[in-house]
Amino acid sequence: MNAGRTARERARAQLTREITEIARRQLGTEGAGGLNLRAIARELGMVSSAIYRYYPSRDELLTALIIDAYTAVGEAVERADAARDPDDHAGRWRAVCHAVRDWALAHPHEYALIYGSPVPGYQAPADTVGPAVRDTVVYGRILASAYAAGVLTPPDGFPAPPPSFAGDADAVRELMPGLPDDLVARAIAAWTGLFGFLSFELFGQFANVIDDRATLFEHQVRTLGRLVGLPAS
Amino acid sequence: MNAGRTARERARAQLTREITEIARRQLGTEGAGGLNLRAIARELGMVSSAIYRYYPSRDELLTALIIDAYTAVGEAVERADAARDPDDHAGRWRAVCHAVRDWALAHPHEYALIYGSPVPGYQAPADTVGPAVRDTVVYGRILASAYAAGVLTPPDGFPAPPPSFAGDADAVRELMPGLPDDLVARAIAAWTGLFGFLSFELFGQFANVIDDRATLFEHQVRTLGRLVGLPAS
DNA sequence: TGTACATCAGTGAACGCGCGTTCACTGATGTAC
DNA sequence: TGTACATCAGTGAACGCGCGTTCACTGATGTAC
Repeated sequence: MNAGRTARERARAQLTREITEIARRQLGTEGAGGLNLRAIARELGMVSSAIYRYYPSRDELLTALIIDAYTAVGEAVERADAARDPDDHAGRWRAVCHAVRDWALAHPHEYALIYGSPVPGYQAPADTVGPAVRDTVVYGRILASAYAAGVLTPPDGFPAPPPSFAGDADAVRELMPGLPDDLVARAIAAWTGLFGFLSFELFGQFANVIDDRATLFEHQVRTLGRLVGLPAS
Repeated sequence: MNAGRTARERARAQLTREITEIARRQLGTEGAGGLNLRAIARELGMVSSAIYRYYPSRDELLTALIIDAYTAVGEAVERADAARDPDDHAGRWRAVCHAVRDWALAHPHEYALIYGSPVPGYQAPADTVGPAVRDTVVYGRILASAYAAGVLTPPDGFPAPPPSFAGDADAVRELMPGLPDDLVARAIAAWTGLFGFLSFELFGQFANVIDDRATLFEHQVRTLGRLVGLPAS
C-alpha cells in the first residue's frame, strides 16, 4: 500500500485497482460465479492473458474481492463506532448495526459474497480470517466496555446456557473479555439476529410482507441491544 | 401428483423425478449457477435436447428445485409440529426450530438455494410464494395458539415498537392472528434470529469459533422462544 | 552520464472444454370409431 | 377387436457463444556499474 516509487510500480497498482473494480461491478450483475477474466480484460482493452500479470488465477481475484468486502464493512463499522461517545454503549451498538446495514444496502452483492451462500468450489484461504472478524471485534469491544462499566442490565426471564457451552464461550470471550457465559450466548444471539434480519431483507424474504424495513430494523436493533443488556437509551 | 394411468404418463412422471433428483445432486457440487442440462442428459443417457420435453428451460428447472426445497422444509416443519402436544407451545417452537436445522444440515445446498444469496439473473415466479411461507405459517400458528391460550408471558424491559410499525404488523399478523404489534415484532426477531444462526452455521461464519453448535443452537432457540413469551419449559 | 543487462507488462495464438437452445425427423404409444 | 390417425418422447445435427489458462515472443522500463 506504499505510494510506489517507479512508474512501473504506480501503473501496476493502478491497473490492479481497476481490475478489482471491474470485478466488483461484475459481482453486481452476475454474482460470484459469473466472475469473468476475459470480460475484465476486454473492458480494459487488454488481451485476456494480460490479467495473469496481476492475478495468478480467478480464485485469487475472488479472494481479493472477499477481503476487500470484509475490510469495507469492517472500516464502516469502525468509523461508526469511533464517531460515538465511547460511554454511550447503546448508541455505539446501534451505530454499528446501522453501519452494517447501510453498507449492505449500498453493496448488496458484496454482502452476499461474504454473508451469503459460499461460492461453490472456492475455499477461502487463511488470510481472509483477520478481515472477516473486523466488525465482530468492534462489537466485542463495545460489549466488553459496557460490561466493565457495569452498565449491562440484561432482562430477566431467560434461561442460562448449559455448562457444555463453556468451551465455546471461552473462544468467543476473547473478543469480549470479561463477559459471563450467559452474556456471551446472548451476544451471539444478538449478532446472528442482526445478520438474520439483513439476510432476510437483502435476499428477498421480506418481499410483499415488510415494507418499512428501516423502522423494523431500528426496532429490532433496540430489542437485540436490550437482550444483551445494553441500556434502552 | 395422481398415479398416472397410461405407461406414457408413468414414464414421464418417473423421468421428471429423475431429472430433478440429478439436478438436486448437481446443486450440491456446483451450486445453483452450475446447474447443467447437458450433464443431466448425459447422466440419464439421453441426448441433451430431450430434457426440453420435461422442462422448457433451465430456469423452469431451477424454479422446480426451489419449490421442492421450500416444500421439503415446510413438510419437515409441519411433521415436527404435528408430533407435539398442541398445548405444549414451547415444545412445538423448539421442534420447529430443530426441524429446520436438521433439514438444513442434511440439505445444505438446498438451504443455500432458498435462504442464501439470490441466484443472479433469476427471478422467482409467483408460484414460489405459497411454498415459501409454509414453515412460517406453522410458526405463526403456534404463536397465535399460545397467545389465545394466554400463555405468552414476554419478559419485561424491552422497548415497544414505534407506531409506524403498525402497517407491517397488520401484514404479518395474518400469519399469527391476535398478537399485538409488540409481539409481532418480537416474533420477527426470533424468526430472523433462527435463520441468522443457521446461515452463520451453514455458511461458515462459526468456523474456528463455535464448535458445539448443537448445544448453542438449543440454547438460542430457548432464548428466542422466551423473547416472544413462550414458557421456559 | 552512459552503457549493458535484467526485469517485466502486454501480445497473439492456441488448447481443450462445454454450454443452452432450436429444429426437422423417426418411431413408439395412445385414442376414437 | 382391428384399423387409421394423433400424440409425443427421444434423436442427431447444428448454431452461436464464451470460458480459464499456457506459452513463446516483443519491446519498454528500471538497475548496476
